[in-house]
Amino acid sequence: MATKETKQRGRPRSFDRETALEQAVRSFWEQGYEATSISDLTRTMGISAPSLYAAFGDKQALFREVVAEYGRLHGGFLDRAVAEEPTARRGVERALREAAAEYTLPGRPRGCLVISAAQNTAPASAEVADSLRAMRLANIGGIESRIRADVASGALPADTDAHALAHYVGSVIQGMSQQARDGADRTTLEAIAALAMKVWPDAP
Amino acid sequence: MATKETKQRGRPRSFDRETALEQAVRSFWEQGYEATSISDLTRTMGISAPSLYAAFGDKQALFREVVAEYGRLHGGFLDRAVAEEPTARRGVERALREAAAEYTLPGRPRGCLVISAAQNTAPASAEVADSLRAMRLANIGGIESRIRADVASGALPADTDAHALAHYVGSVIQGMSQQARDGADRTTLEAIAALAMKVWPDAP
DNA sequence: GTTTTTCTGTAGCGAGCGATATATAAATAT
DNA sequence: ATATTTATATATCGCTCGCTACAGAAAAAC
Repeated sequence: MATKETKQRGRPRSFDRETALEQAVRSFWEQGYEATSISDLTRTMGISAPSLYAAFGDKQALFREVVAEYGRLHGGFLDRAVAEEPTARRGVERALREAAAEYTLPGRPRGCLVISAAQNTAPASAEVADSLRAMRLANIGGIESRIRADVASGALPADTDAHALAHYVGSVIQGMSQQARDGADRTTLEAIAALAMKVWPDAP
Repeated sequence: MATKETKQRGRPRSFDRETALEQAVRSFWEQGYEATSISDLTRTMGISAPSLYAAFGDKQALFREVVAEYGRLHGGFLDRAVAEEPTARRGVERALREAAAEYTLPGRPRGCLVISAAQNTAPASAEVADSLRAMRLANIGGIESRIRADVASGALPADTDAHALAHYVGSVIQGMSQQARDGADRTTLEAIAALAMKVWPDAP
């Protein structure tokens, strides 16, 4: 393929797309999908509505980019922890510990965008709600697979209920996100995470 | 005081107020505060907008009645369990078990209205969001008090972290509500509840 | 230069929002 | 019967929603 590197014709964009996208992440993260209006977005992104639509498409397309950007910058710790640690236990332990920190970092919205941004949506936003729900289910499925792998390898007892344990972890993480949104501080979330790990089965 | 029992003058109401309120509970429970429009309500309640406003005041006043009715009919199990059982442990154990059942009962919305109905609200609904948040915090505070009472009476070890344990329980309950909304069945929630109780400290 | 392409600013679209003015209907009070 | 009171039905109100038409501005292509 030819590496085309010709200058882009026409009037250049007067704002930084990445910066604007980050502001959109913040708005959606704070207020959720439906409660964030185009008017909110144009204000926080510092651009006009036509510029927003030209650069990002409609609200739903912008939100799709926002979710991807959120995953890249903030939400990837769960996948990373589960993938990088040598056991399910250490992966989940690390993920919970990191969640306590991530969900309460000062200077940015609290909790998890994937968990909270598309709850209570009107039927018109069902597509968005379904996509985030699918991500949550995929996350729990990933934990469950990791647990099953450890059961198979003998790192976890043979009678471990992988389905229940994975959903328990998902439940705690989602609960921690809401606690963070309700004002719980990092210390409290870390205590929750530490308590939650007491459930983990001992290695056989 | 005189027991006035005179007949009410004027044209009588043509709908049953309680039945209409129950339909409003269902709508708000399903879709949340903001995503439920007056148009949704008039349709599900089977009355016209002026009748709704005459009988219940504005949307926010109706929602206040809805929350009270929800607590009376569906959401009271946590308080009851903690108040009626002889120990914090048994109270929480029962509350978690009942939550698994309540949150997945067929034929009605899933999860907990207090937990889910006012997330992701626009600034205009801050008052509603704050009131439900206050109820959540009060619920956790109630659990914490019950735990402290057991620590004082010797039913729990003296070094029990009541704050952390109460927030852990709150986290699990809120996580279970979201899991229910995401489709988890009663069996899964009961397994989560059973796992969660493994954290509970042994009696000294 | 002129043309072409792309972005920006203003202004406003149709639709739905929460809420209500007005007129009529249906009950009791006198 | 007539007056009074309350509820309902119709038809909106002003506002914000997501979104876009249109004209002017700013760049590269020629």
